[in-house]
Amino acid sequence: MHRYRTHTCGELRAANVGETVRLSGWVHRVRDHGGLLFIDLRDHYGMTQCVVDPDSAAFKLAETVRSEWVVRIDADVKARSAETVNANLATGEVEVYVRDLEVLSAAKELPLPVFGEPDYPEDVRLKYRFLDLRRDTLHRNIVTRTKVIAAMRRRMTDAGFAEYSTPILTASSPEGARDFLVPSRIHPGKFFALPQAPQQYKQLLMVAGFDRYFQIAPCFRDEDPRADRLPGEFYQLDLEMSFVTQEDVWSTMEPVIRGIFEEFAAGKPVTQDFPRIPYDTAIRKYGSDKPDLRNPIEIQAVTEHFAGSGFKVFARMIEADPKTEVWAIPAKTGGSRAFCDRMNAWAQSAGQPGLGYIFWRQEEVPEGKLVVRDISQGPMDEAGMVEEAKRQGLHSDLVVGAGPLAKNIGPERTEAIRVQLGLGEGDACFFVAGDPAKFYKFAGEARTRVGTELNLVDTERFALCWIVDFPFYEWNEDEKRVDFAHNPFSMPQGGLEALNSQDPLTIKAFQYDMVCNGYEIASGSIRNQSPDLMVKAFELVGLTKADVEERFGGMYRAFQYGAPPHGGMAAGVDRIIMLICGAQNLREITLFPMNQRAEDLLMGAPSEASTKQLRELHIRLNLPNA
RNA sequence: GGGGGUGUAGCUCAGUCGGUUAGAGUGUCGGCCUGUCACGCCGAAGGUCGCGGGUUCGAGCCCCGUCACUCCCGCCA
Repeated sequence: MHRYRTHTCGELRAANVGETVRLSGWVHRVRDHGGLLFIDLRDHYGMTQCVVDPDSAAFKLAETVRSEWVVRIDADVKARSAETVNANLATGEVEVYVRDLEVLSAAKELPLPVFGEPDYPEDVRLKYRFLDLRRDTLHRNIVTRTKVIAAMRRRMTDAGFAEYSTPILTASSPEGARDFLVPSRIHPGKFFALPQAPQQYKQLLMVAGFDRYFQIAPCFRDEDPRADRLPGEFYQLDLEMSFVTQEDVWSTMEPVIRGIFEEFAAGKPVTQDFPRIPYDTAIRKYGSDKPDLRNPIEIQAVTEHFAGSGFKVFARMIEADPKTEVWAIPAKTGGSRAFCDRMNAWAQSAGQPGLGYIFWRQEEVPEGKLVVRDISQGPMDEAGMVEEAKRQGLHSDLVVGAGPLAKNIGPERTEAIRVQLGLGEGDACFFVAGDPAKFYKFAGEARTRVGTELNLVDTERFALCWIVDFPFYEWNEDEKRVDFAHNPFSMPQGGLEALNSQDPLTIKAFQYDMVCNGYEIASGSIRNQSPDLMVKAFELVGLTKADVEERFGGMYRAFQYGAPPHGGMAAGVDRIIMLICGAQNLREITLFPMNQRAEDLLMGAPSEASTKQLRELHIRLNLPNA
């Protein structure tokens, strides 16, 4: 018999009844009935109920075991009686009668219970990550993560891609994030940088003629974390292809990503044909370049209904600035004053002056004017009052707009808005006005909030799309100059001609994102592999040919020796897994994450370096004053 | 760098208007219990109310500072 086990804790079935087995695992929970003792024994594979009765030689020892002790048992497999079968357990048809028990490792009182799934403080969970990882949800998430990554490799390989490893110790790259630096011992005063992404390497692979590269690539960025952004390091499904247009990238990757979602979505519907939404359209319809398409709300411009209207705040803005637009966020079923006021209060808490609204309802019975003659029938209900009011010509079946805004612009304009948006009784609509470039983000947040609060969002599906035609440049307000909107690697639409003749801010890039349920899950582009085009593109942001040579180094050189047109993208592995697992937080799908302050509380990283280490690296500390 | 939230028993939390000895569940320890699967019953131990200062006759509660955790903004293609 094997030293530790003949079966796993998730393995035994009715067919094993009669066998003598050896199991090892963690004590999940003990139920001590005095004369009879139950131990739920758990390992990676599952759980088995162990029974110890007082006749067993192991009984005395069994009474002492506690949660999370590691034990080995020898036991006889017996069928459970019909009443005691546990349908919630894969092994629930059987139980094992313990004849021998060995404590392999006892456990101190736990700082973090493994049993149950309540919320525990992040710092305790991270410090005792090995306990946290035993807990069912996290354990399963990690297993799912591993399977998703395996599926990515399989699907990419099937699509003709090959995985190439690229260096971890590399040079600082011209991408926007702060680099992690590693000092060089051999070259005093010089530093390696950890790659923010293998961007330049994968492009060099294309120049080197490899075609169809992919990698589950670790990426390092020294930026502050968010719930959907891990501090320090994260993984991308990184890929690059030669001799392709952006259509080729989309048609290659759409089935891969869709397939992964379908494989792990547990029956939730997944978008079949990803809509391709131009960036400008996404901003206007959803107020975001990563719209949650599960939310049915589409924003519409209603500027003309407010131009010259009695709502002076908007009317004056429209008159004063031709860029002014009024956007309407329709809110089906949101037609109550309570909801509209709640949205208004939210807008104010978000730093906005307020959120104008109209809501539509049945015309009200005018107070005081209605004369109810026949009171012999007792008090009249509301419907009865409406009937009576209609009879007296005081009421119609009209749906009318309510709220201060509706009063200001009058019934005709209110009705025109209602018709344009297709709203009816019980619906509402919110309005934001100004320069869309400045308020679109807020409009998008309002859209999300309305959709969420009114339960208009179908949370039980994965809604994917491409956002395409991103702007190549954007206006940098701080430095009063044109800047690259995404990265300098992408190809401007229209090529050299566009760079020479067009207003830079109107140039689009062959640059695209993939979006799922409101999260950007991938980003890519067709690259600019022409040295002349690169120099010109950099000139427009105020950089010289020398800057290009310095910042791109090897890649700029490579492009002068026969570079194939190429493009690709990188998908956020962590975010995709988070969506698949339904986790609210990247730490729920990551084995050993760092905390919000980029510390590893389990391993104690970062830590101080010894004087000897620093001396070897020719580094002297210059610490901030305490 | 800025803003919000949280911090009370090993863990999850309650604690009223500032007023007696700070409570509950769970875990731990002890006792009882032969069919539980969140077993049940009885009992006990367990507290720097994050830390420091202040106001007050009196502070878990109010004020100031500070630390930790977290969420957001900046930042991040």
